[in-house]
Amino acid sequence: MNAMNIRLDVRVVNMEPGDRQRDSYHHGSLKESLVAGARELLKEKGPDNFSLSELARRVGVSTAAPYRHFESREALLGAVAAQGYEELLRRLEGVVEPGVSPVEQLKLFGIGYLAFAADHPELFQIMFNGRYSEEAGGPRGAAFAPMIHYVERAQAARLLPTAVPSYEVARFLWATAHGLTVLHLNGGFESLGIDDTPEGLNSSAWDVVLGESAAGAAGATRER
Amino acid sequence: MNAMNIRLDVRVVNMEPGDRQRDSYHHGSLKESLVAGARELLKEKGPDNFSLSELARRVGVSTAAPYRHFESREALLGAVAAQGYEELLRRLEGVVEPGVSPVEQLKLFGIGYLAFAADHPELFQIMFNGRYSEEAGGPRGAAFAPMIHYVERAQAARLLPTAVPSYEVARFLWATAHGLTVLHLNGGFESLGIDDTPEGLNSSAWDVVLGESAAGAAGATRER
DNA sequence: AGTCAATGTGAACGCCATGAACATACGGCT
DNA sequence: AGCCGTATGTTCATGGCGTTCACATTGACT
Repeated sequence: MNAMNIRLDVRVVNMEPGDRQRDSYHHGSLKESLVAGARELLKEKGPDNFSLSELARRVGVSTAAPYRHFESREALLGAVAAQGYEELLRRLEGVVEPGVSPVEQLKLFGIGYLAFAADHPELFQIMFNGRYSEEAGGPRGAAFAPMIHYVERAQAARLLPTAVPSYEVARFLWATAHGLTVLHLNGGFESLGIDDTPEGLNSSAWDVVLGESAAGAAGATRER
Repeated sequence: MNAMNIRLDVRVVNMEPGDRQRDSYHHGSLKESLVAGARELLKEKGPDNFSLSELARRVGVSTAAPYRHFESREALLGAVAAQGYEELLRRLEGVVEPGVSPVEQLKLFGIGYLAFAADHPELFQIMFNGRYSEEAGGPRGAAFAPMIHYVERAQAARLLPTAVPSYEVARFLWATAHGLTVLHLNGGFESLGIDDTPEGLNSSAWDVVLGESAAGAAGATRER
């Protein structure tokens, strides 16, 4: 009878960059504002040069205030990472197209993965710098399970090699998506004079394993 | 007549961790000691928690001394990254085996890539955090060129799909190696209950694209 | 011997992360 | 309605950091 009117008041989420004001002594939704502000600040300054003090200043509270909601600066960034994992997961869920072949679906996962990172580089860098494996575990597994599912469907349809266990193929595909994404974000392809747009990267990269070679292997073993 | 007896005195390179002493007012080889010490410190503390002051303390000079050799802390880390690129390049060169098939050679590159990162994680993280693209450009291209070469040889021998340009296949292979490596270093596979050793990762991951499917395609088209 | 440039020192500045003591106000209880 | 505990925010302080500047030392070349 007492834990009944808990309310998640998120009215500060959609604020313009200017309105850092506050009417009362208390902020009202500091925790959410901090995470949201951290994402903005990360986008502006990058993962280094991110300062908790500056964040507090922007949100309009004292530098000590964040410590009422997060144990440390790292914990704050961990919360940002957790939010990133959820959004990535939603993104990958949103890219599922029921009618499509399992191989095509796997391609869509890869493209969605890179697209997410391109849309939210600040999140991606925080998520995968190796410091927030706790926050990662759950959503990572949640994103991995469906990949295994589609790999198995593709293997059953002889569209992918069957000599390698499904989870290893899935791991491999995930690593490829991740590698393409990381190198793209870091500008690893620019210096090579190669098409570095997400479209260019995706257009043929996946054909190497999912299209061309798989089709080739399928051509040899498709019927029976 | 005046730039003739320049000497690179590197006697401090092979010092034991204890002997941070110095006989004279001048250090003698501060620049090299700083880079070497930075690598040690990075290995101990990680890329964050790396402190230029602490490095100076360890090397036995004042906190201002490094600024005689590097413009900033970032420049120092850039030098570390540059050293890492050279070592990675040497490692990949060392993994070339003349008699082997081009596909096998490409596998060796991938395995060497991951092995290098596993041996020098502190270097790898510094190299690929996206901040030192300048230092990266040269060696990156230097490592990329031979990959293209072997891809072309493999394509000529019908061991890899030919519908995709060689540089795109090479880029894809590199991304795969990089993705496997990054996820391995960040513990991305641990939470999935998957074999996360370098051997386990390499054993079958490469077979997906280079072994299984390529062999399958080759089986269909190898002779003529 | 003398001088210049390279290299190292010490002190100082401002920023940062974090902790402690104190202030405010919201929400449940009477 | 009024009280009060606790969540939330503030102020002040501490220690570390990166960086700069004026000064000290020294090796190299004339």
